[in-house]
Amino acid sequence: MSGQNFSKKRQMILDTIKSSHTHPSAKWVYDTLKEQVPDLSLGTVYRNINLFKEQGLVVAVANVDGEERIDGDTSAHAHFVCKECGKVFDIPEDIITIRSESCPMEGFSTESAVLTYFGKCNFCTHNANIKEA
Amino acid sequence: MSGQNFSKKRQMILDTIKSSHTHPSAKWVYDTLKEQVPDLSLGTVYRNINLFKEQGLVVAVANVDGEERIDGDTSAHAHFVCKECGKVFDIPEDIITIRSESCPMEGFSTESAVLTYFGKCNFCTHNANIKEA
DNA sequence: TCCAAAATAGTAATCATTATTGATTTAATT
DNA sequence: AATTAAATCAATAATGATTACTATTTTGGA
Repeated sequence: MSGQNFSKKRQMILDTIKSSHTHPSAKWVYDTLKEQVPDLSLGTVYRNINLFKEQGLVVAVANVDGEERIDGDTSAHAHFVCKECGKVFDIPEDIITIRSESCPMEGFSTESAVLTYFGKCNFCTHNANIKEA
Repeated sequence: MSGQNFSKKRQMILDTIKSSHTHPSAKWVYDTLKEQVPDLSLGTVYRNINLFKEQGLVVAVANVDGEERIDGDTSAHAHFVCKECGKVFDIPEDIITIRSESCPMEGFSTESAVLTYFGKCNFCTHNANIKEA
């Protein structure tokens, strides 16, 4: 009908990102979709993720072990990256928010802001305690 | 005298980082020092930067065009990354600060926090206006 | 159905970062 | 100054994420 629909694969890539709560890497999206779509190409995933980023449908939230991790939830919220297990956690906005959505420096125009904490998550902290006990 | 001094090259790498206000990449540090130290190796720069990060002497503040950018100023402050020219700017702490230094989620232990804005810097904004005029 | 443009698969290339290894430097001790 | 073990390094190769390329396929409209 209208010309603005995404191609089948493009839509599936976006859906996979939006429905995942894992803050996936391109590779994860590829591996996950590959089961349903055996002829999917990794390059296609990268190309579409870059497109989604330009269109603001997806944001890059962190770089973990050399892999970029993205989020299909573009609402303003912070993240926690566990250096132990590599998981990325959402930090609910009612717990912590970015103080200002735009940088107040004169003449600078802000498009996005990223607030990320690094450390050890509750699970990995707990595991470490067990090992030491 | 004491055993805790850095080797000559290690110290020079740290000095180059600390005295630069460019939020340099490993490659920039290498290219800059290479003039004074012709037998410097890029691997040595990477190895020492990783060491400095572990020791908390240096922090990774952003990934620009696939290159990690570091800061020798480890005091808590935010950064602005210009998507146009790739420069990384310090945002003075009296203008904006991270709301909370540690993530308040239960059981999570925070080691560091990074707040980064992305957009167009004043110089690039100005240049764009000139071109359009 | 037919066509032109957009999108894709598959593969090769790029490029930042890390690993390896043998030589050199350091630091502490005689 | 000489000795020696450990730390450090240069040079190079390897790794791995991302991008580029090209021939083929899909898409959406006439």
